[in-house]
Amino acid sequence: MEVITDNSRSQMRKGVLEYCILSVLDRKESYASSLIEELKAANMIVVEGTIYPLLIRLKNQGVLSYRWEESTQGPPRKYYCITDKGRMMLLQMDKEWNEMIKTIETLRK
Amino acid sequence: MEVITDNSRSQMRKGVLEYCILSVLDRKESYASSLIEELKAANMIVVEGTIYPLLIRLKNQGVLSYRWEESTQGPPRKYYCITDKGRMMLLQMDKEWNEMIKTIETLRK
DNA sequence: TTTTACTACTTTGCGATACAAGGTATTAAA
DNA sequence: TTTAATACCTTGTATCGCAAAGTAGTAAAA
Repeated sequence: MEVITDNSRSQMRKGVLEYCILSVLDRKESYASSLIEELKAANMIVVEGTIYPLLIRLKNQGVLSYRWEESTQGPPRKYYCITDKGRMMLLQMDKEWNEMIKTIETLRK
Repeated sequence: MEVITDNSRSQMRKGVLEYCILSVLDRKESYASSLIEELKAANMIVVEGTIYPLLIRLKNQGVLSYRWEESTQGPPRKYYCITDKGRMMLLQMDKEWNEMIKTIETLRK
């Protein structure tokens, strides 16, 4: 996993947003505006200016792919779905996240 | 807690380092080089170029204070300790952290 | 038919963080 | 007096999250 091994720890520090997005997309594909709503429902606020560049970044890394789909109302949507590489990354992130929780528990006893 | 209310959520996303540092200093005062070692022992790698500006920032926010102390071997040390304001911030961070864990659990079910 | 409203995707510029790398200064031992 | 060890500090760079503004497709109202 050269995508994540080197800097996954520092990435995790900077934000769990990637982790959240991959988690949602691991269950079902979605498009940006919908993703924003799903994350908001889970109490993780994210705005357009954050999520669009992030989705593009993840797509360029090969952890996401997308396809256009017509909408019955409004412009076409870019549906993102997780790739095999993305699923592997997600498993790695699970590990990192659980380690982070343990680290905090250790420090905050 | 005007220090954190506005952007604590986004801060938490960016890094749990502040949380870790306050957690350590909540148990006992410490100086930068020692803090780095304590954090490393808990699996949270941090380097000088990160921690010095961060400690100064926290001190300027009034959540930490420091005093100089002579060392038996080497130059004097800047011992940081948490303030009342810092302890309140730490309690708020506990809350944010626990909410973050719940959020992730929700998304990653 | 033109305007308005809504939805959706994109880009730009800013502030803040983490870090690599290099610098300053004190103490003690070789 | 040079070297090693310890400790604090600063500079420059990359990247993230976000506010704000822009582009564009669709449909309903005027």
